[in-house]
Amino acid sequence: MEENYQPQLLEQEAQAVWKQNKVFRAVEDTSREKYYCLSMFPYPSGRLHMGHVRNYTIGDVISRYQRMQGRNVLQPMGWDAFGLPAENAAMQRGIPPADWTYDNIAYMRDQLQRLGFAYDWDREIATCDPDYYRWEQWFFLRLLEKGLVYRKTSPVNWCPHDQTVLANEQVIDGCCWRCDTVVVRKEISQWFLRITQYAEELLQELDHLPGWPEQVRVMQQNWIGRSTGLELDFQVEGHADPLRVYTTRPDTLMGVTYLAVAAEHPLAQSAVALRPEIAAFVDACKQTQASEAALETMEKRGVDSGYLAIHPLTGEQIPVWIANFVLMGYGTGAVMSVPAHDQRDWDFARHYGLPIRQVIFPKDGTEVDLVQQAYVDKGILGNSGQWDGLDFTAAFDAIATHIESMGRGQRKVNYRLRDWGVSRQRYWGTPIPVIDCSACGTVPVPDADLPVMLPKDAQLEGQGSPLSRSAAFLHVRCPRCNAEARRETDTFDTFMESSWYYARYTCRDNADAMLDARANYWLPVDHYIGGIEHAILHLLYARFYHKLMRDAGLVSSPEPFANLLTQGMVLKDGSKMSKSKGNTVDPEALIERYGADTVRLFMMFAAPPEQSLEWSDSGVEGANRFLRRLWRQVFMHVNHPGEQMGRADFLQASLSDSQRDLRRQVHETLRKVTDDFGRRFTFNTAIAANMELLNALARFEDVSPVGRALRQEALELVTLMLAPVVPHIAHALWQLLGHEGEIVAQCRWPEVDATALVQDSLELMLQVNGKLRSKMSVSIDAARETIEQQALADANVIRFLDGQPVKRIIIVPGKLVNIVI
RNA sequence: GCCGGGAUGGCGAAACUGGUAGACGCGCCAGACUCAAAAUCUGGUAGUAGUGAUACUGUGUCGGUUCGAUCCCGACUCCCGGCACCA
Repeated sequence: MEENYQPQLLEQEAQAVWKQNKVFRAVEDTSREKYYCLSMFPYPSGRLHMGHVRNYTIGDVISRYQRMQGRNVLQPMGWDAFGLPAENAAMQRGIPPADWTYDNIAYMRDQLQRLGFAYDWDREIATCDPDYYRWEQWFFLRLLEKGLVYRKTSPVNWCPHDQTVLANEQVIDGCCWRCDTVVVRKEISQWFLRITQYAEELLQELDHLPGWPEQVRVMQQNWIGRSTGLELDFQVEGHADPLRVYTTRPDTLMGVTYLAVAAEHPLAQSAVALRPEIAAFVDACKQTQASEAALETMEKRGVDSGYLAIHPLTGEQIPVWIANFVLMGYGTGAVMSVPAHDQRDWDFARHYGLPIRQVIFPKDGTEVDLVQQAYVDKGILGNSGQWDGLDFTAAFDAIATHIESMGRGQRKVNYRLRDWGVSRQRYWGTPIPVIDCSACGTVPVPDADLPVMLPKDAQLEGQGSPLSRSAAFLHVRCPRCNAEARRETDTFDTFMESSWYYARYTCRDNADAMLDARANYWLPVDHYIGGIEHAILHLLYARFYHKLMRDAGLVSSPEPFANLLTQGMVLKDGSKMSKSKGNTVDPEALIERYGADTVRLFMMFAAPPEQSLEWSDSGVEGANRFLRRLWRQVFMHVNHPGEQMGRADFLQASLSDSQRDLRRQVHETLRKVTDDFGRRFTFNTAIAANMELLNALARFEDVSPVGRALRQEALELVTLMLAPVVPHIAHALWQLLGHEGEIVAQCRWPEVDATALVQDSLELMLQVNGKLRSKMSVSIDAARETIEQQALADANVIRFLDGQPVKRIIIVPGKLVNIVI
């Protein structure tokens, strides 16, 4: 072994040993406790960035720690390989998307391997592999059979110049990113998954995920957006159908002064037929909804439809307006407006001179000024006839019951969550496995014909979906009637692939089924690690998919991820590292310069995993310095001239004070690090504790046989404790410390020796009136009286008591004495 | 606007259950080694006053609870993340 730390050499050696011995291959074994640790798989964009390195180091540390704890660990890796960048690269550089993607995968796989991550590479997945997406197609057809998918027309961003659909990120300031033409809204037929059917379960189950960050659960809750209200009908004069509205405030029903419907509402359409002059307004509303962002700044505007509705309780005539703030996609697309008690209704009423009628009054009897703004708090009813005096809950109940008994409506729970549109008018994705036949309609591709392969010859540029330009793909015989038919030419949203990949890792070699019994051995994922940016969409879709798979009998667990760790961003100069800001640091250059262990160590030391991490070049230097120091200490220890290697049997000998202190610190460090890795996931403090220990060890100059035995034990424990974070140097140090032929990655995590922790005296803080004034040492079993006497005898304490009478003495065992005067 | 999280030395951070504020690292200062530099090693490093022991101040701001508050409570300021016409 070399005297100086040479990471390049020893990292290669360690990786070769792991590979040769298949150390990280996961094999199902029901006799052992499993641990499935998963990091979110990357999009193969070309090279790893620092965010990847951080994410995967966290996952690797947890995996390696759990392996040392004796668990049967699965840690797989794969590629979220479909997506738009591959198509863009293809168009810009003339490389087929598949070639570009697989080249990137090869490069990034090599980068991951050089970082020494303990993956079972035998389970690697690329979602663009037909062996993967065939099961996605197969499962989609099962959902189709169950009625959990359906087709409906839905708007897309359309560039009239390029005659193509644009993804949201291809729309820049409302214009096409390539030709700068103003993007318009176009309705086309698309596939949807009925996630709303699972809204309630997805919401309820959040309460059973204690291992998820509160923040993520709240975000999902808000996204699902459950509300309880009342749906009720208003008769409309001169119109056959009643107008159904949804409200969460039935208690304000007597304060309704107008109704408002969306521009797309059937009643608005009828109004246009009767009154052509409002057509312009209605069309304008429909147009402006193309971009969601425009809604923010849009003023509340509307037009009187001319219809009059009848209030179901008072029989009063109420105007019906068409308003741009009413959404067709939520509730019934129509609302009852109570300007006195809803700020949005108030704004609208003020603008158009509509009446404002107060029906809710503050509980404390204070006056409300409705000239300034609406009164939106819940209160006591007034001006409401038989309901006067009721509070919100009683009024809600009484009025809802009344409307229900009249047969004019019923209580209704609504969700903000919408069904999941999965059609994309793109090439580089999973083909949707259906065929359109002019005679039979939509026909599923028979299972035997799966996978529907993505053709290699598609022209990416041109009109409509790229797949519609591949004649060989498009034209097909109808599986039912054998007539000429056309394939569906859209592909799936790439969130589809990432919604079930965690399950496929458990059995990716199964060519006959999507999942098998192995899925239930490994699932749920014990720890899932990834960016907070996936808090809503990916994590919600994956939870939904898991429930779909459960209901199809493919998995038995209700949820896919038992624990979730959302890692913070990697920042430089206070802002997120990104190509556009030009503040990125290339991990590869650092690995070449310092080795993988230094990069891993810095990442884990600089901040706790959930916090953002401020990049620091000198911090990386510091991490490297620590590893060099560690290396040298072990080297000096094992090459100490003229002394035999210390061995554990010396530990039984009675120890001097300094020897006992050192050994106590060693085992206290082990206790702390075990807790930091296993429970707290605060790797930074675990590393800091090892640094402290190494500092103490450097000061420990005892070269007696016992001293050397203690140093041997300490260095072995430091090596084991750091092995999850810096596995390569740990591998080499373990050999150096006399464990030739052993692989430290396969060693068991050490046990704390409780006898080493025993102390016979400890230091107590002495406070007077809560201020620290002195310290004293007392024996561990000192009686309260002894402690009090000793404290009162302390010179500095006497000075601050200043002869005044002692009121109270508070003793916190093992910590401090506070004398109150 | 609503929801969630945060604010601690020159910097990244620590203090886990209300009990020594600033562990550990970076940076900086001084010293050792060296012809010199780098590397390495040793010591110092919240602020103010003092040669010093030490004292006072100090965890975004103001107030409260407590023997004792970075931690709990109330009000506020700023920063970050998410959602946003959801009836």
